[in-house]
Amino acid sequence: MAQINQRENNRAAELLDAAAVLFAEQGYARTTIREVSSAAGMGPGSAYYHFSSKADMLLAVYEQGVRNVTGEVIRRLDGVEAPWDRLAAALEGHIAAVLAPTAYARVIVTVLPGDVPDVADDLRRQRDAYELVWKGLIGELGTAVDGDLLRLFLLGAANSTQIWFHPGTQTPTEIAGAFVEFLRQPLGQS
Amino acid sequence: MAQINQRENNRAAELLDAAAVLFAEQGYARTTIREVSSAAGMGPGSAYYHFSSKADMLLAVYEQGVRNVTGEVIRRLDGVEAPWDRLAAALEGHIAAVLAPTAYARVIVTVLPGDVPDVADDLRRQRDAYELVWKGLIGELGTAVDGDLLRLFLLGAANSTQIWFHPGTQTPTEIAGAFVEFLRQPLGQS
DNA sequence: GTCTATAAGGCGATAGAC
DNA sequence: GTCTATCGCCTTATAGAC
Repeated sequence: MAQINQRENNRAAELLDAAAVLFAEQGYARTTIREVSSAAGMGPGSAYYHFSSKADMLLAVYEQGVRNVTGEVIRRLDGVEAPWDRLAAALEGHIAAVLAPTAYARVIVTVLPGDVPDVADDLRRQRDAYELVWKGLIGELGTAVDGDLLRLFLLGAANSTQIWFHPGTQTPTEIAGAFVEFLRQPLGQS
Repeated sequence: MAQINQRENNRAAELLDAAAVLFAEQGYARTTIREVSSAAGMGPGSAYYHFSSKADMLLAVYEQGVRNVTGEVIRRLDGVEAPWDRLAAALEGHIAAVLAPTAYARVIVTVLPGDVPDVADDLRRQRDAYELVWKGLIGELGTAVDGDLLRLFLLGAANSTQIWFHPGTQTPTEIAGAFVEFLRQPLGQS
């Protein structure tokens, strides 16, 4: 789904790469099909051979973004057993995926379902599928606190890194480690 | 600044109220001057008597939003002395301002400076001024952790409430209380 | 101060040549 | 598969009547 044409030797991939970067940097509304096509080295109308509409293009980017961030997270969970270590590893994967300059996952944070009413339900379904991974991770912790609230708290903070992060200061790993420590150790009682 | 005409008995206020709601719900790009004017009971062109441009209207909403959220926070700090109690009170004010259905402060979260390049610097300056309050509150805690990271962590999570909050489940006060407890008490070591 | 009408430009999407 | 040209629509913003 999303793509209308999947034959080989076409340049749908270049279009998607360009769209991912532009959607992430400018948002959906301010990005034009003309920009995406031009960034992929094509004429203004050619994108419509590969995608039936602008929303369809976003859908394809979103699907790839969810695949990427899920992959990053799962990959880092391999062999890690202690629940808090697993949480830290997953958060590292999430933040890395969400900050990588060329990554599709950035779009999941930048473009919210409400921004594109036409396909809002589809986008929401993709986000929900990914959040299941996090429901599991939080559940493993066995804390007494509200797990849903803790998950939303942590992912909200993690996604906000995209707004203020500047390469060269901290690394995604350092940020993820600090965030988990904020939760794990008591910061004070006064 | 921002408004071009401040004489009394005009209806700039109605326009701003309508703009705040629409910008918060639809974002800047998808909201049209026609919608705002119509929501304020005016014809399509009449908004330009009060504001010189769409960006100028956003600027005025932003200014009011920063005033509102700052006011909510300061008001709740009155008489509270213990640093962690002050943090909890401030967070309650922030989240309440950011979730109130008709509040200007919602726009500060919904519309990011990068969304409107024309006035991005101005918007950023207003956000930075507000963050100074939080730098102070975090500093009062006297924790050993990175204060900037803790502030961004907490405000990132607080702002994300606007994405998932549904009235009727939790109250802003409950959410703020839970968030502060996540930081204050250790959640586990396993 | 608000109205209606319209100018000027950009957008998504399509058509048909190659 | 990609090109160029263009349709039709919607936008911000302006002009001039009232």
